[in-house]
Amino acid sequence: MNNIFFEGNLTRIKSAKNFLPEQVFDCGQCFRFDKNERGNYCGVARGKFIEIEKSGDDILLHNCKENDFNGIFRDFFDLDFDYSAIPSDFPNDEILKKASEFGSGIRILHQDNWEALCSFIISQNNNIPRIKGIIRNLCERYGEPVFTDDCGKIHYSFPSAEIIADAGESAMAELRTGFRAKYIYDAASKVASGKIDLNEPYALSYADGAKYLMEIKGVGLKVASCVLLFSYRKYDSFPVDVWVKRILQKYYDGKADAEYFGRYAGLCQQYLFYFERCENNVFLN
DNA sequence: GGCCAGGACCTTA
DNA sequence: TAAGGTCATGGC
Repeated sequence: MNNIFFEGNLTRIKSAKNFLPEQVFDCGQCFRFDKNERGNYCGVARGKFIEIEKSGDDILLHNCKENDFNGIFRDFFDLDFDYSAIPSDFPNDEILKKASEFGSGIRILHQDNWEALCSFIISQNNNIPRIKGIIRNLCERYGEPVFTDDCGKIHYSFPSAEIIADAGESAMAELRTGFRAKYIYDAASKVASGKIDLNEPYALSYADGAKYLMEIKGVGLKVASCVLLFSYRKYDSFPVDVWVKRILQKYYDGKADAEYFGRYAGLCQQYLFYFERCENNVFLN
């Protein structure tokens, strides 16, 4: 990648391809980035605050020095992966072609393992605005302040598994997580104690990685698949939620599955998910 | 007031 | 193995 320029506290991605902030952050893969008063998305990833601006064909990463970019955000934004070449590997069908063109600015983030695990446990039988609210409260209550923006708003880190395990199940219930409180606590305990090693799934296949994560209470195939796709970058991971079920019924007569979509099934899934939600006027945030 | 949300678990047959 | 009920919460 030779289109990166460092200008002090700013990193410029010149003529960025396949990178639309609103698609990246509003396609349902992460819950911690919101638009600020300038219309730029901002949030904390891996303990570091960043603001993303689209400026013409360029993407500007504010508060991102060269070492931040090389240490975190190059990987976080999956910038070494050429998304334009992927659809040629997709099965050749009309809806997928349409959806992948519509969502061509989507990139799959490489989010922190624990944050993704915890977030998608919270996501179950829940809607996106409320998921974001719960996670915001969780971070404000148990995370560390990492950045104060020019509006005086404080941005917090995502609390570690140890901190959540120490806080206890009842503390999670106080955040209005409902029946998920015991699941969050079980995940935090297992990760904090080392019973679950979140580095493990990197070396495993999608199926084995899912099996491993499903040892945690409250983690089923859908949650595990989201974690493997959005934080382990397993592109063949294929999360099936209520939307994807509807999509498979509506456009594929219920006959398509992960195998049909192939080694980039997760990307297919994400393009279809985003497309169908926009078609139905579901506004995120 | 009932339905739904990026589900998982438990019981029943 | 499959189907159906249950679990908290809040927006609509």
